[in-house]
Amino acid sequence: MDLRKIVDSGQCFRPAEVVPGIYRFITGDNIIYLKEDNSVIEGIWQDYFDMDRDYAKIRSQIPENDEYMQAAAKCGEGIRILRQDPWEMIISFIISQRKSIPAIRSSIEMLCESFGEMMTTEYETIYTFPSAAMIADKTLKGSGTGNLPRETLFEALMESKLKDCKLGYRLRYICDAVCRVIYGEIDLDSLYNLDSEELLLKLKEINGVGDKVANCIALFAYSRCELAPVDTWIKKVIDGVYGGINPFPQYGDVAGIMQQYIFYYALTHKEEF
DNA sequence: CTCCAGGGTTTGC
DNA sequence: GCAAACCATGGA
Repeated sequence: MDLRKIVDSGQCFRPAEVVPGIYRFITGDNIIYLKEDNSVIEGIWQDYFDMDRDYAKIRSQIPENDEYMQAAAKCGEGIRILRQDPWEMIISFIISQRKSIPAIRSSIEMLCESFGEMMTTEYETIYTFPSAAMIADKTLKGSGTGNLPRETLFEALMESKLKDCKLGYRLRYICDAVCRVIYGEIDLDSLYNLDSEELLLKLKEINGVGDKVANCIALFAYSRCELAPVDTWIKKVIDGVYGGINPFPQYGDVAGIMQQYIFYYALTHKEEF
């Protein structure tokens, strides 16, 4: 496992190197600080870091004729597909559209500081990623959603501190997502039971969630590793390297892992484009 | 100042 | 159906 590569691999936005050589990961109200030479990963983090999957074996099964994939996988050795929180992935990847990665991180941290729960550790003060209920409660200043009409909550959210999170035109998408969860129009826990096709359709009901964002949520939260989100970087590779033919479907149930290797490879070899 | 960012929705043909 | 216009705003 290579923590530096995972932090830089574009699948997560909050994990970071807090002091040289020490990396912080956070999910829900769980925080862990790891050194590069970590050895013990226990409890919920076993699942989070996808420890039960044999990535070396997966890399060894890449066909020899796919030289670009071979190179990308070698470069990305140590990357894992994190099993992250569905709500956090929905909000994070809605924010991600047409934003640079530093700008995405900045917006997400502002959202956490405004609506999350403060936690102090030996390294830092950090805020949890707020649930939909926490965002609604703080917006309504504790008066509760009760039998509040959806439209009223939506308008209140549009005027809340969310306005200060640099969300731009995505603000109304975030407000829609909060409303969907609060009013039970989507149940994120029950989505684990859907097959991938149904999962993508359900996710795309959310305003501002299209094909790419839905695929990212399905891959990074619901661990649908057969899905390979196609973004601008992947598109550049498909067109520039693979002659316009998407190479990922042939990788079957590990296509999403290959996508992550390619994404990291493209990001760290920008000069080749 | 200009350009572009891990896209999605709306509009026009 | 498909391509093009439009979207807000931080970084570079």
